[in-house]
Amino acid sequence: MENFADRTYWLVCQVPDGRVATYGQIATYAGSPRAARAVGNLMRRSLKNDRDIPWHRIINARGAISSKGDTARAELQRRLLESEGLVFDDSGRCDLDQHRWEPREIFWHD
DNA sequence: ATTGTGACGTTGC
DNA sequence: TGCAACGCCACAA
Repeated sequence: MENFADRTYWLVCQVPDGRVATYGQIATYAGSPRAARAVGNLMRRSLKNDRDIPWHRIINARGAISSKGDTARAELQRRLLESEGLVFDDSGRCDLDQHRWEPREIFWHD
């Protein structure tokens, strides 16, 4: 838990089935409100690093899936989310107000 | 150790 | 709705 990356991975693992969180949310809770893009990078790398984290539950602030250039993964992400019960509208967005995950009791206690 | 660059975003105009 | 600027992290050189 000493660096941003570890906190990010830990937070992502706290997101349960059927819920989603935004890059900005994770960045904020990890201690860097402006590091949303860095979270995106970590998610990408998490696949390559064989991390056991629900990377697919992290989407952008609009409730849509961001997969710059990687359509295959975008479709996989959407399938995974739909298999967990999420519904995407015609514009490829889901209802964040209804599915957004909110941490309840998170204490860092160093 | 220092610097430069890119990235699955977010915000404001 | 669309676009540009911004800022932060990780990695490569």
